[in-house]
Parts: sequence; C-alpha cells; structure tokens
Amino acid sequence: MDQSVFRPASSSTCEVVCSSCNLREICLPVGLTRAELAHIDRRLVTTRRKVARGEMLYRAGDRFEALYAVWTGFFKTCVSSRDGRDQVTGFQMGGELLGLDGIGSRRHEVDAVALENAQVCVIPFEELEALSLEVATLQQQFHRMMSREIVRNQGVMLLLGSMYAEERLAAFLLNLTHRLKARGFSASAVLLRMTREEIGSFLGLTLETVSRTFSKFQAEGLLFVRNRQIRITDPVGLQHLVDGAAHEK
Amino acid sequence: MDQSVFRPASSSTCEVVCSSCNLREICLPVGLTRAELAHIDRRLVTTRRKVARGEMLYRAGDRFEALYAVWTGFFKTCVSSRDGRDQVTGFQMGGELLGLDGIGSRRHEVDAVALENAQVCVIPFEELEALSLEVATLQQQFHRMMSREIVRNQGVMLLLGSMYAEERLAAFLLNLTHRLKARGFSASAVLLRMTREEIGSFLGLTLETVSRTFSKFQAEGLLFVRNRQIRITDPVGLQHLVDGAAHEK
DNA sequence: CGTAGATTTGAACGTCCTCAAGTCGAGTGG
DNA sequence: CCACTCGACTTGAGGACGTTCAAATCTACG
Repeated sequence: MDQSVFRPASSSTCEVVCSSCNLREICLPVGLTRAELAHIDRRLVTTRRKVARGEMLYRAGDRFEALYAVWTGFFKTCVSSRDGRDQVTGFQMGGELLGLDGIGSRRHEVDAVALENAQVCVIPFEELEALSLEVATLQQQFHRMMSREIVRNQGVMLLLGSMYAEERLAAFLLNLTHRLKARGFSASAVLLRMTREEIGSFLGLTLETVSRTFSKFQAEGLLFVRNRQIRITDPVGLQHLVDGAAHEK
Repeated sequence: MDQSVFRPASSSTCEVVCSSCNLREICLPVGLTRAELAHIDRRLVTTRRKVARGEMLYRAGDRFEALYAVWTGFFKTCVSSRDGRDQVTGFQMGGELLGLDGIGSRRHEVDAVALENAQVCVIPFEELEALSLEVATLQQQFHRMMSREIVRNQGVMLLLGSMYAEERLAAFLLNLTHRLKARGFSASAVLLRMTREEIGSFLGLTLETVSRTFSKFQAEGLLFVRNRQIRITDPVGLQHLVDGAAHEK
C-alpha cells in the first residue's frame, strides 16, 4: 500500500480549470461554449483531490457535499446491506462522475473506492446547482449525465437478471473496451484494474466462475489472459456471445 | 382489452394544477412554497394523458419530449436487448416519474407499459428545464428524484447480484408495501398488478420460481396468497429473510 | 527469498431452470 | 346458466449452471 506520495485528504488548488482539461470533451462540461467554459472556470471546480489505491473517496453514510469527476485513475462503487452482503455497482474511469447517489438524501448511499492511485475534481454540489441556474447548457449536460447513469444501471440489471455467466463477462469486457477506446486507449489490450472477486461481485458471479470463464474464453480463442493483462483477439465473437449466440436453438 | 373509455392518445386540458393535486407531497413538487407552486401551475403540467391497461406510454426508440408523473394506475418499465431478451426494470405507482431514461439520448431507452388503466401528468421536458432555471427549489427537487432513481436501481442490482430467490421476493414485497403505505394504502393487503412472469422478470427469476416461492411463504405462515391477492401476515419474518436469515450459519 | 493475496483448477453439491402436466379463473357465446 | 376457451397460475421431476469447498500455483512486494 504505497502511500508515500499520497496524503489521504490532500488537495491542490492550482490551475484546476475545465477549459484546458484534456477530458472536457467527455466530462461534465461537454457542449459548453468557450464563453460558458470561461464562466464556470474556477467556480465549478476549485480543487482536486488525490485518492490512493485502496482508499475511499467517500463511504456510505458520509455527508454529501460534492460530486467528483474522475480525472485520473480508476474507481469502484459498492452498495452493502446491513447483513454484510455487498455488491459492486460500477467501475468509473476518467471523465465519469461519482457521488450522484448522495443527492437524494444528502448522504452517500454507496462506497467509492480507488482501485489505483487517482485524482478527482471536486465539484461542490451547491455550486453546481447555482451555476446550473445561470448556465442552461451546464444544467442540460448535468441532466444528461444523470440520465445516462440511470440507463447504464438498467443495462446492468438486464445483464444480472437474464444473462449467463459467459454472456455477462463478455458484455463486461466489451463495455470496458468501448469506454477505454473512447478515451484513446487500445480496445484490445486491456489492463484490468480490479480483482476477479470485484468483477464477480459486479457481475453477480463468484470469483471462481469469473476465472473459469476467462480460461474458457482463452481456450476458445476469444482472448488471451495473463493475470490482469487481457488481449482481446475476437471482439466480434464476444459480441456474438452477448447477443445470446451460445444459447440460441 | 377494454378500450371503450380509453382513447389511446387522449388528453384532457382542464384544471391540471400541481398545487391542488393530492400527490403534491410525494411527486416532483415536494417542498415548493405556495408561491413557487403557483408559479409553476399551468406551466409545468398542462395536460394529462390516459393510458389503457396493456398500452405503452412510450416505447424504446421513441423521441423523448416529456417526463410523466404517474397520477393514477400502475406501470412497468422494460429494457430489451436486440436478441429479444427482456427485463422488467421497475414498477411505478402514483407520484413516481417515468421517462428519465430519455434525457441522455433524447430517445427513450425502455418501454413503459400500463399494467392497469392509468393517467399520467405530462411534463414537457424543455419546460421543466426552463422552469428549473427560475425556481431553484424545483431544480433541486428534480435532482433529488433522479438521484433516488439511481439509488433505487443500485438496490435492485444488489438484489439481482447477491440474493437467493426467497430473499428477492421478500425484498420485492416489502418494497411494494412500503410504497403503498406511503400513499395511504394498506401495507398488509396487497393486490398485485403484475403477473408472476413480470415479477420474475424483475427479480431475475422464472415465473415458476416466483410461484413456488409464494407457496412456500404461505406454507411458512408469512403470508396468504390467492392469485394476485396477497395478505402479508408476518412482515418481520419477510424482513428477516431479506437480511439473510435463511442462509446465515 | 518469504509471505500474503490473487488466481487457477477440480470435484461435489445446490439452487434454480426447463419441460411438462394439470388447475384455476375470467370472459364469451350458446 | 353452462360449456368453452384462453391466459395465468401451480406443482412435479429431472437436469444444468454456477456455487462451495479445497488444494495447488502464481505474483507482487517487502
């Protein structure tokens, strides 16, 4: 647990501006004009926060005060019931928002954990709502992002409710590669940031089933696995699986 | 399919005002002052729409133009993948919003089907966003509702990802009764508006498993079932199940 | 170089699904 | 009013998929 350069609650106040951020075409400010961007610069986001691998950005029960836009690094969110069951509900990468769960009750309802050393832009929620009253485009964009979160989760419900293990893992991998590709990374060579257990929790499977399914995919020539290094050699084959090919009559 | 009194796209323009609606303490305008309510009356909602049992309020792919607040009746929402798999993602009753899935892409991403003759308040989305710029409280309330939708769905993911059939059905029933109770209905005598198959689809189970589990609950004295009439006699026992009692060591 | 955690793989078991048959209930028409 | 029909529901039997338990291997990191 390398914490040497990461003081838990450290924050940097220097030059945090959306208008020159490399993620501005993916993140919350999509579609804002230069003038609008200038208007929100230094008002919407004033600080970044570093979160070391394994640490929580926030945890269920914490007071909700801000949303977070992932700038670098990789997160997971988990819900847990009182009896200790828990479920990974999503993985977040650059440009994606964390904290939407807290708006309704003013308390966070899930845990957000960094899977690798990460930095997030802190978006004080009061400020976001205030600016949204001034900048209609910002409001619209925020609504779009919340809506997409809802749709994404419904897609996960489809996966959890009606897919076989192989279909789930295939869908998971394709989703991951699409998002990586949209950020300029390779869609075929993927370095997983999460354990088999975390993948399993997200997909409603055990870690053993995830491991076995990876092995099966490799045996079938769909990909190469070596620990967390994945090379996808047949994305079409994976898509075919997601489309239910293996169980059609 | 009794359509005699329900013309599919019919709408009534008379006296549709939030300020005198019996659901104003549950629906979107929660927390608005009298002045604010007066401000949005006849602007936010101008029409109601009737939807007959079995008909769709909207379907996946339709252009998104409005949100809908359920006024009377009962709905389900379904996602389906191209290969014909489909999954009920939720059931909606009075005061709950439909259509949030369309904001992101300006197209609806799910189907919304009336499970009984229903009426919804039509909330043109452009108008909602415009009014949200004027009435900060309305904006806040809308954000809260979207956030709660996200949290709700994460709860469903927990259910689908890590619960046994009995736990799922118990959780489903308790959720239903809580919502009914909040609307002034009995929390013990419930008339299900959906088929076993729809319950099963929502819970990631087959209709047979749902049926068997109902029978088992009855045999254990947790409830009485008679078709869609449910009488819950031991809500604590059901809660105990949800909390994982049956599988604790 | 040793230890703890992550991963792989095997074998047996269990939950839930599939397939099938039969029952029940509401609506229809004779 | 009653037979008829269709869909919804119940119940049983067998099997499949994924889990659980267990052991071995691998990897990263101190």
